[in-house]
Amino acid sequence: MSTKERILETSLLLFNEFGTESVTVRHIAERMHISHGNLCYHYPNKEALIIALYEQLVNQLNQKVTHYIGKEISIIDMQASLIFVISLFYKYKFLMQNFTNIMRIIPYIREHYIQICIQRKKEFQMIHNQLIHNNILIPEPYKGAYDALYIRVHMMGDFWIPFADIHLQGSDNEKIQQFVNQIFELYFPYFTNDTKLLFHNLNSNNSI
Amino acid sequence: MSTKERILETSLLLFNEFGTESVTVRHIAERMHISHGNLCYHYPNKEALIIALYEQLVNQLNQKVTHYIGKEISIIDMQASLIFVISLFYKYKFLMQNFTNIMRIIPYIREHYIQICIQRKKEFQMIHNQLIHNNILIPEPYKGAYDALYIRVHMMGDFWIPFADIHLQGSDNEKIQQFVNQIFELYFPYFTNDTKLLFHNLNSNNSI
DNA sequence: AATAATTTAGAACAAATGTACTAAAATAAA
DNA sequence: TTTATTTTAGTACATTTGTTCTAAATTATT
Repeated sequence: MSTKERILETSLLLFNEFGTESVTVRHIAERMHISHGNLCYHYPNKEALIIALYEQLVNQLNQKVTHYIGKEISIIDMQASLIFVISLFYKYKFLMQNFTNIMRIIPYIREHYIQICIQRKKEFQMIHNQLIHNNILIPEPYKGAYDALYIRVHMMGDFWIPFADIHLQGSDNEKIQQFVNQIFELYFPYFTNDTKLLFHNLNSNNSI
Repeated sequence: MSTKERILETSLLLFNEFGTESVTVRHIAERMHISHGNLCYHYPNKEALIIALYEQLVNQLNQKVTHYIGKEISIIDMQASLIFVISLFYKYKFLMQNFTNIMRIIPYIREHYIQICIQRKKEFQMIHNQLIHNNILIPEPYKGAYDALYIRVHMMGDFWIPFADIHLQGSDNEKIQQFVNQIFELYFPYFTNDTKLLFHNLNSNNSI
């Protein structure tokens, strides 16, 4: 593995453990047993490291999204996709923990993230429409209901990790499972009766 | 107003505008046209300022909570109380924006906040029980349903401000209104039919 | 093998920041 | 009015951090 790759790897490790504020380029270099001059040769500063890690995450997310495009989506798919996304978020935990700060400090990430969100919202609208069409979700009970639902889902996605870190116990995997359950609880009132039944059977199998 | 009070006031202003990381004791002193030596005479460092402001917020919250203790709570009360709390959170916006960081950096706040949350959870459980008893909420549909609901409400409360800041437009007041709506949407599936009707009438009056 | 390019270590410097200290000024108490 | 206390301004110092630079070492190329 190249020095450049090792730098990112070590940065991710330290950022996740101690947060971006406490960790400096010198700490990272020290941990790797290289000089910080060397580190700055590859990445001029901490900001560059954060951006590089952010781009890693975004790339991995995009691969998954394009994978789903145009396909029919079931409840099982949704569940798998939720687990994939939240697991990835856990891998880049520090980004989620410091999200608002990073957004404020690094304009590139702020603008890029806002762009991504616009796109993500459209994708969700498409998925919702498809699920309504396939009788998995009920038609919109009032205008804007699914937009409001999406806000809740979106919030849960972005802030679950810092919340769980503070308030919940157990392993990361248990927290991921709880996250998936919570998202489904958000969707539950919008499930058709058939879906509710299906979902109920699914859950009673899983829980034992 | 004493210097000590003016310091807190100015700190709050600058923290809210630029975030706790960017603002230093020197900036605050400069803005107030006093020496930073003077500022450090009253509050030795930035951490002390953050703690003092945190305590201001907690005190104001506690006053409201004790106000409600032992009383019967209606939907209207809930709405009023939600608006009060979220408005207070908006006043101390910087605390909510940097929450996870502040929790990590300042042990006093971390431990104190965790204590508060235990208490807050119990209060909510009592309120839920009362609302079930008064036929406003349905009985728990499955074991842990209201605990899970409370997690969603809690998350929404703690992270609405950073979320709205990034993704929503409009004035703070509009965002506060949206917050209240979102919380009620979380509760809606647990309303009794009577409450749903009442809630519906309430909303159709408000919206015009 | 000789040369060029890349990578690395380490030093050096500037700026920012927290903290402590001193002496003057203002205020309160006697 | 005198004395004590509190408040204020300003300075000074250590530490941290980002950033740049140089020269040595390593690797790749010819």
